[in-house]
Amino acid sequence: MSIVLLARDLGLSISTVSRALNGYEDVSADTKQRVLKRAREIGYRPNPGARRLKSGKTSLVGVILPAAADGVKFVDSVASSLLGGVEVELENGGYALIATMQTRNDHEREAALYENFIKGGWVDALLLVRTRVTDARVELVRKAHIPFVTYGRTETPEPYAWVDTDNEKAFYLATLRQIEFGHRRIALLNGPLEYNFVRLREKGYSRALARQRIAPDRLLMLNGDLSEVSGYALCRSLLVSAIPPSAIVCATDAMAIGAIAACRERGIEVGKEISIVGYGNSSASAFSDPPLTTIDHAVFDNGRHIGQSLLRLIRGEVKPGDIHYLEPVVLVPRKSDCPRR
Amino acid sequence: MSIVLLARDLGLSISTVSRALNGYEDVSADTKQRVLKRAREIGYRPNPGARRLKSGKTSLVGVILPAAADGVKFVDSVASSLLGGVEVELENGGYALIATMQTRNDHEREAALYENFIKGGWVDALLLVRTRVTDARVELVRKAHIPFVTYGRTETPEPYAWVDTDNEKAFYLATLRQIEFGHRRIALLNGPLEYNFVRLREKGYSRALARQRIAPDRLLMLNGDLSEVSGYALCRSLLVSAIPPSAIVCATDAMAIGAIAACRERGIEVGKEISIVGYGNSSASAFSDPPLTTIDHAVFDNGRHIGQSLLRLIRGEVKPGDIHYLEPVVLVPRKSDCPRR
DNA sequence: TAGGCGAGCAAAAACGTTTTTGTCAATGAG
DNA sequence: CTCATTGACAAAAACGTTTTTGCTCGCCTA
Repeated sequence: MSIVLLARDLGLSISTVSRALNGYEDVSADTKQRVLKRAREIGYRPNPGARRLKSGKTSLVGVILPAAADGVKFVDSVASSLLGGVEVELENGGYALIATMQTRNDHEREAALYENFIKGGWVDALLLVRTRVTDARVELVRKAHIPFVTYGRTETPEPYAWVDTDNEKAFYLATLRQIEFGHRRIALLNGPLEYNFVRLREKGYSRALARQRIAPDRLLMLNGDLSEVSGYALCRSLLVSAIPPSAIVCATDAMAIGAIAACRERGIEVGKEISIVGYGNSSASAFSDPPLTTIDHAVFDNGRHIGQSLLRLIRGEVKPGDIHYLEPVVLVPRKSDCPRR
Repeated sequence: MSIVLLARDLGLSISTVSRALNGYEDVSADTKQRVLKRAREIGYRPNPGARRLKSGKTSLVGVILPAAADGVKFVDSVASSLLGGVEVELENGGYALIATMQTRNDHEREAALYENFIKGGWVDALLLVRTRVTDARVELVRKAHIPFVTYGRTETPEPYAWVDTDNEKAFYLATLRQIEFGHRRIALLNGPLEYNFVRLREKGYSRALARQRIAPDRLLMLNGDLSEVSGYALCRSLLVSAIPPSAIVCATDAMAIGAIAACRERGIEVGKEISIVGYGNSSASAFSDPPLTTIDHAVFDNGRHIGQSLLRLIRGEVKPGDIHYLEPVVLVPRKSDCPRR
């Protein structure tokens, strides 16, 4: 009964206090001041439950994090930076981020989870991460008429708001670099094909090869789960093949570090005999042996973009179809890549 | 007006429907069945705002994540696994986790943030991570009479619920191992001293030295920020000193990887000429060169423990002082440590 | 047969806001 | 002088639940 106490204290009606607090025009500047001052003194905070019930607004943005590869991590390190950026912006708009984990990956349960999140009235807006090539979630959320932004694109004809890093460009650049080093047999250690960013990376890779008239070799395009273990295993299989590649482009720094370990195991010197490029510019990448040439993309800034977009969408300042932001990438050269022998 | 619709549809009163839905005893088994069935058919979901307003319960557990060392990451990788475990358990109890980031680290802002979280009625319970040696937060939250669990202990006379990994034991074991390898000058690359786990690690380290009657050397106990960069810098400073250590124990795998890089730079072979042990058993630790001997602690399980404890605390099944759980650790030997030359 | 009791349901208040619709006095126009 | 207008505030309804209290009926007991 907090606002009534405040009202009583001030000798005003509840409605006037409420309108003063919310900055309406039909309350005198004088009263407004007085109310604001007293509210601060008394430490008044509007009850979120009541506000929510009345106005239907939750002041919450939801995100459902897919379980990481090991089924254990709440967020992978990318989502980690991303959410940091989102949170920072949301905070300015009076919104908070509510994160839930998708513990299982089957699609029915996923739909139910989103359904519950939306229909249950838990959030005002949604953030979708790890978009798939065809992603049932965006249709689902679109139909619910709730604002949302995806991190990563997806193949749908309908307009929707997305923020993404330029995955294609990144792998185009990385592959081109390898080609310019004289490499012709360049492997791609990629992630699960269902994800859109994986397709885009493949596309960038292929486009670079095509540009230099190098016939793509399906046997050099491998898919794993983005982890060190997977990078290690995949690289190992490449090294024992009939004609091993002289260069590798990896979907994550973790994979690259796994790949480096595989090379070391077979006595192949990375950055001399084989050329490896990673992706992500993780903190570990600078300290591997050799230090990893990788691609930096500003995940945190992406998060900020998403946060801002979410806010503008919620406020109705902009249409979903007008929010498209592609974050540029930059290659950071270190020692793991080298000219062909 | 959802429950009234359901009530009307069933020809029952609102109260009966509500009581049926909530499993009260004074509604016949028959009616209960009928209500439950129809509710499912109709897709009825109680409005969380209304429920919250009336009952004062939010179905939300809050956690305020400290910004990581780089000021950018939403959660460090440890918190990441931890929250996964928490979430999994909470889900069973009908609770969700709401995560907010502490973007700045000054203490006034911190207090305000917690104050707002609690007094604002955003959550039913709180999870405190990264406990400090003396941590104003636990006093703050205790006074607010809201259930909470800390991950990591703190120095306070009052009883409170904590879950922790056995940091002291871990560093006792790691250090002892180095001693048994014949090392006498063993460095400790630790984190910021304000954190309780940092003190405990120091304590474990010191205890092992004391046990073998080795005089501790303050110059060998260094503090950084747990990152690769910091591990690199600290190790570098050790190596150029008058009498460099023959062994190093690191507070994180990341630091250890940085330390390895520093050794490599100076042509010192890790696992032959110098013995290094990490902590955390991160996915990268198995793929460094040499593979890192490290300490595994089940962070995810800790998270599950926390989740369960939170639920029991909320339900009032247990007193805060009765929740103390110390997760054991296990050393996983790899190649980065070695006998003294 | 009267009174008490329990089982099963209903009425109504309450939670703390926001918002719609008044009310009332002072002001200005005609 | 009258009447409409406006500026500043108040009353009251509404949001969708939960919970306390009340009611009715049939049954058992004395």
